[in-house]
Amino acid sequence: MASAEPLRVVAQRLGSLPPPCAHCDARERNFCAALDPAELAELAKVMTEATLPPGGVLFHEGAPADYVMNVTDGAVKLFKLLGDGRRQILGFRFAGDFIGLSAGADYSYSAESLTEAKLCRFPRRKLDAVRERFPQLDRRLLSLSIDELTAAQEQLLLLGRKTAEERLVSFLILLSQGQVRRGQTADPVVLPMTRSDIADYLGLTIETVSRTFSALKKKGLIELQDTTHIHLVDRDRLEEMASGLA
Amino acid sequence: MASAEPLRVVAQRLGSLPPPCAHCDARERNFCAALDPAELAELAKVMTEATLPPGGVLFHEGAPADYVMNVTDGAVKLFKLLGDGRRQILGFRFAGDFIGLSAGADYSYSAESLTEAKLCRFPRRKLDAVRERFPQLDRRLLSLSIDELTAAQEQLLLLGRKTAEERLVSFLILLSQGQVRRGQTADPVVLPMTRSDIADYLGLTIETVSRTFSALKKKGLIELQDTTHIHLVDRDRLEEMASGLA
DNA sequence: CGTAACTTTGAAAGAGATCAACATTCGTGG
DNA sequence: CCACGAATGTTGATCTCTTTCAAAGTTACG
Repeated sequence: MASAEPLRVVAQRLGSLPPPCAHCDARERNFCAALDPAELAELAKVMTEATLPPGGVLFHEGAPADYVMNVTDGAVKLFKLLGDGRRQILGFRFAGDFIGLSAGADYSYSAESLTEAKLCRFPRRKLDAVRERFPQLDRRLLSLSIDELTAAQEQLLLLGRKTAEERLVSFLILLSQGQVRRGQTADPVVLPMTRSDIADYLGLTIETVSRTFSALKKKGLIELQDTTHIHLVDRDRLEEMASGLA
Repeated sequence: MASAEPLRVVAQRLGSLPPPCAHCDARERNFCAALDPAELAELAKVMTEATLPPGGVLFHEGAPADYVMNVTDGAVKLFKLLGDGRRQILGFRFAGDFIGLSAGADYSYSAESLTEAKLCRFPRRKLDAVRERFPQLDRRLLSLSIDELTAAQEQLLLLGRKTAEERLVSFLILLSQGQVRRGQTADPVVLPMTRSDIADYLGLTIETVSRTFSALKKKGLIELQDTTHIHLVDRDRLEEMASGLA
């Protein structure tokens, strides 16, 4: 099964990587970061780029998982549906994030773009071939997968045990941290998603999300510059609330 | 970083594996299944076995993640706590399941045994050394990690969007499937956990769990042989309910 | 067999959902 | 550039599912 090809072991796993994967800049959650230039060149050969309009479909739950992809620009939502249409958003993905690893042959959730989004797509079959030859890619994917699992578990805590207010505060802080990770400013939190998306991520209704924003504003904890830009006035207090300190 | 030692590539990745990892029989979710006997021997050298009484602590959230482990007998719960003590159970683990991979240096959740439980523990440092030399182990761990992530995402849907009745039904079916995976019978579903554990897994209170069991019984969908053995009377209807068909 | 822990059931209360109306934003085309 | 209509967001009133509070059964075990 595993090939016995000589491994090209390269220490430089970070550092800026030029042309090959130009649109895949070396973010933390970008799996390209595990590869040296020679390996990237291999991947670049099988990579295709795509731009989706807002609301565009990346793939549907149950479809053959033929591609994995990196978001290189914009924002994407991942979600699952129940039989009667109830929706749960599993998470949002931004520039630098990786999408599409699947346990079986099919995607286990759907993905749609929130804004206009740019993607690098890799045929799964081709990626598997590269993985055979560069085992450190599996290590990198494992690391990404564990990070994603850890985030999902944090969200289980949120959905199972937090109040509406705690959920919204946790969400704002999570987004703020994501902005910092991507090299943006922590503070005016930008919401590229609708209230409906926020509600379906937090297990609430749009009305409760809206009311909770208003309540936080009245308490002086946040300020809504406009619908999509939130200023966190008292971050310490908000962090405290998010961690469930009565 | 990665050693350039010659890899011993062995096709036989399944099949029964004798002594080395005797208590780790080759279940689907057992990472040992990725290894050939020679590799298993290496792991066996650094492995220690442990038996925990009911309610025993495997590790606490925030503690150094010095060990990964396989459950070889019994049942274990994984959970996170909020500042004021609210608890969310992330999942239950049974014989054959793997526990303890962590994104950072510390565990991101706590683990306690439900019943008396037997474990094989591997020092993480030693395991990392074995991973360096046998990259297919990373592939195996990646596969396990993706399975776990997929299960967590299904649970997000449950916690965010399902009713109490749908949650409990989904839980029973999940347990039933787990029993089948471990080679046990599908039908009398065995509940090694308390109502309190079930409630904290499903994002409910013990009273709601109890009332919902009673309601399902009254509807003739289940029968409680005793508190811990549930007979699924109308499995098709239950599956339908779990998938959220109005 | 008695006591503590767990489970079930009942009654009251509450957080968030639903139903409804109004406000605001945004895209489109006159 | 502004007007209009649709989509999105906010606020209010009411309802309901689940929680909370309370107490009675049941089980496990020393």
